[in-house]
Amino acid sequence: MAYWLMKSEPSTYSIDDLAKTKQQKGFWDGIRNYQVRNLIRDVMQPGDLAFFYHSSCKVPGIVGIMEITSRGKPDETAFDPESHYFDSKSNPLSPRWFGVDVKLVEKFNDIIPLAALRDNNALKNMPLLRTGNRLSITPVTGKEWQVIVKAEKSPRP
DNA sequence: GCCAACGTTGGC
DNA sequence: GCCAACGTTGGC
Repeated sequence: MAYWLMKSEPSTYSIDDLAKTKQQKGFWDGIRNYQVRNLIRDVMQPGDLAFFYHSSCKVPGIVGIMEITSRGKPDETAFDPESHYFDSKSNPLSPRWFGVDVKLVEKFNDIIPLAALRDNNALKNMPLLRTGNRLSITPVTGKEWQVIVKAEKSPRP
């Protein structure tokens, strides 16, 4: 079982959007980067856990935990000319883009801001913190996962 | 295959 | 709004 960090702009899709769905389930779509596509299609497994990260917003940071509940499946937004994510080079017979089913496990009471992650020496190797990192899904080590979960549980100023 | 131009991401 | 850092595109 693996750990991940998955970014989303809250103005597009936030943890509250996921939380308010009926069974707190959703499909993580819109991935249009080959490296991330390969992770989704070939590496992610049901049962993996992922941090939900809000990017491009006032306070970027980790806002909760999701479980991956499916293997990679074709991203049907790529087939829809009306969709912002439409890609004419993808089609149902040969899908180019994939997504996964996700389920909300926990929404944190407080965001763990990016700045707090940067301040934590135990997290300094996270790809998320590397300058120029543009991958919307990155792996998280077991140790990093524990450190972050522990940080969420302990009281903060 | 090279590489310049362009587009996107995302923090600040 | 700025800008760094990348990814993608397309001419050659």
